[in-house]
Amino acid sequence: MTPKNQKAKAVSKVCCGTARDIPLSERDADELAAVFTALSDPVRLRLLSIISSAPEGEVCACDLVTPIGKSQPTVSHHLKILFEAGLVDREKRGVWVWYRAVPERMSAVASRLR
Amino acid sequence: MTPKNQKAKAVSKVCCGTARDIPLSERDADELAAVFTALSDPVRLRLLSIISSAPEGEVCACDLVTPIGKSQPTVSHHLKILFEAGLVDREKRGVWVWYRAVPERMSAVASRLR
DNA sequence: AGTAGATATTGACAACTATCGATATTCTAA
DNA sequence: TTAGAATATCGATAGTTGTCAATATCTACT
Repeated sequence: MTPKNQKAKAVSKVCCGTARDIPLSERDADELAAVFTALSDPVRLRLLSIISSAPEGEVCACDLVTPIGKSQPTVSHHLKILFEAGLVDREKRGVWVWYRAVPERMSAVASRLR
Repeated sequence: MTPKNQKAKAVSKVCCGTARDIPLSERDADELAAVFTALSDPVRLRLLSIISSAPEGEVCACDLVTPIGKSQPTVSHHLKILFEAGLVDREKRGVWVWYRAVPERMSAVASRLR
């Protein structure tokens, strides 16, 4: 356990202290990890960057396939993951689906990194 | 492409505008995604939470195995991933390895979420 | 109704990852 | 130098994930 008497970074012979409990609960860790998993793919990050920077605040899904350079099912799959993570919102209008960023969600996640 | 003339959110028959280029480059997306991948595991998040909240600013690896409840090789593996992502720093002192958080790295990542 | 276009779902496959037991490496102390 | 302890690496395995082709679903228009 915790090496004690680490004065001036000297090496002590005593090791390993009492186990404190973990600040982040298992449940919270699972939830947070889920969001980071949604952010852990370069294609999704690029999708997010397009959606977040849209001048009109929203982007049609049809405008995402070509620039991203992946198949339509793949883009649809990634958008679903971003949506389920709460990072984007969507609205169906006619045949098209419009995506918008959820900045509160992003800042909430960002704040968990201190 | 982009449906035009979306007055009052009406559905237009014109779709899909010109492809703008993507704000986030492929290279930047890859790098960012790598950090989020490091953050996408609950065990690593809990390790980070322990290390970040250490009163002395550092934690001995030997103090992480028992609370986390995983095998020593597994904890070592996760610590390596956190280290390689730049999220923690480490220093070997004698037989022990001491880990500390890298808050600048965390805020740098956090700021990429706006 | 019937057609055409946009998006979602399914199924399959390759690549990656978390995990552990066993083992190797590194360091201290006797 | 030998023993013992802390950490890292290796090898194997089960589970997850990104990708696409094929297909289904939904909507608008004729």
